Amino acid sequence: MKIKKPRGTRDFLPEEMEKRREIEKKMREIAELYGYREVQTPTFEHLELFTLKSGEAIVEEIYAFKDKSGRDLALRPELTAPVMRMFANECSVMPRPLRFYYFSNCFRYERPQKGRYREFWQFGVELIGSPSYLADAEVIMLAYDIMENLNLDFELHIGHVGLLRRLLKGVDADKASKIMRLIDKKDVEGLEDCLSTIGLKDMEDKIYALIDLVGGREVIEEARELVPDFDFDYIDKLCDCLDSVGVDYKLDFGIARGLDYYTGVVFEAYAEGLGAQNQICGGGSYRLAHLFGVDVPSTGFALGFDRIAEICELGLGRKKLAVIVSFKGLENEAFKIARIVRQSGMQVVVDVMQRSLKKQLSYANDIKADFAIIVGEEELKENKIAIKDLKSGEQKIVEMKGMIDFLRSLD
RNA sequence: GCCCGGAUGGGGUAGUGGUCAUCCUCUGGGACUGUGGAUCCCAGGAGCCGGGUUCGAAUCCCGGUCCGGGCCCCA
Repeated sequence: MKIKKPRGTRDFLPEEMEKRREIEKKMREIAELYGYREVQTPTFEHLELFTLKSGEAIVEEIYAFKDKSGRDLALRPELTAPVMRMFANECSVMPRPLRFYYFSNCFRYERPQKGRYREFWQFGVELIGSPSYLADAEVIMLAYDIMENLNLDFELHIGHVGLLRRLLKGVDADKASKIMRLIDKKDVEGLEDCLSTIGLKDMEDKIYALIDLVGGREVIEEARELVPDFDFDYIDKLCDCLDSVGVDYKLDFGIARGLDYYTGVVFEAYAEGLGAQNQICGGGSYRLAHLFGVDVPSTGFALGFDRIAEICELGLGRKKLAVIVSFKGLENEAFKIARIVRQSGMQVVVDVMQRSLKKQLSYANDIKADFAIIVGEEELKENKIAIKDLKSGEQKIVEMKGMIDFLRSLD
């Protein structure tokens, strides 16, 4: 019986891999242009790292296991907690702010569907150490730049969990957290039930009004009326900044991001063509490091790499590919010439099946080679080589010495 | 964990409770021994797994697995 891949995992064939690497390269380049530097954390961590951050319930949704010494471990379900753990462990005295980026696979034990896998990749950044709106602005700008550069058709929504928290300030933490989750899900029915059982009837209208506030900067005024004792200065300045650099966004005070550790600005980006899983980016400012003994304000985001790869249209710049076609007995010559051509940066494939000339050319055609370099006895005697342009079908015999220049002249 | 729909060579498919399972593509070889894309010929390779009904199951039934869509969840 054949062995299949585990549920929710994928194989990537060369074509797809090339595309993914291209996208990854763009993301890295842009993050590095902003001065972010790559970090990597272990594929598995102590389970406690994740339960500390998200509660015991998440054990159900992650790959958790015991190792041979009985340690409770888990495959990382995300990267913010590991990066903050790393920061607390070994970076807490480095000059601030710190700018980190990461690109790694993560694992979640969930029901797979379109855009959701059990092994998936996240590209993200964390800007650690600044409490200023400028930190939020930079991180949002960076996320925006990446998505723009990948020609994605997306909508960026920016909110602030402070407003909702202010409205809910009298409510005890458990219930507030539950309400935030319902808001995040846009579950109006559940919200109604929850609010009426808690006895927050009077607050309902305000909450509904607030989470419906989506639009341009004018919604700040409306929000001010709903939550008069909130300081909107921070949001104002952030908007000024983003406007001044041309970031296109919508304010959306209904973004709650379910999680307790987000403290201020939160943002998400959505794209079409992904079914139910349309979110391609999520982020915001948070406090998490205190769980590991260092209290420091941070802000960051993560991009859903697989979802982006699914909808991203990128023209790939491919290198030229040459195939060395050789006659029986000249295989060693073929390898020798291949090495020379490779030094010029061209991709070169050599026949390793000792097939007929015809088959070799046919194979060259199948793998979409640009040129065939034909190694024959007659030409070799005169220190020459035949080069065939597989697109036009033209063939020329050139001096071995001039081979590289000739190949370059062909395109 | 829940609901719906699927599963036939590597990929895409046809079909019927009853010989050796259809076709396309693909892969290898040949026609054609120093020149690709075309054509033709030969070869290779399959009914998800387990159970049940039946004289007989790829086909009908049940369970599981995996895939797709939706829910739950979404760090």
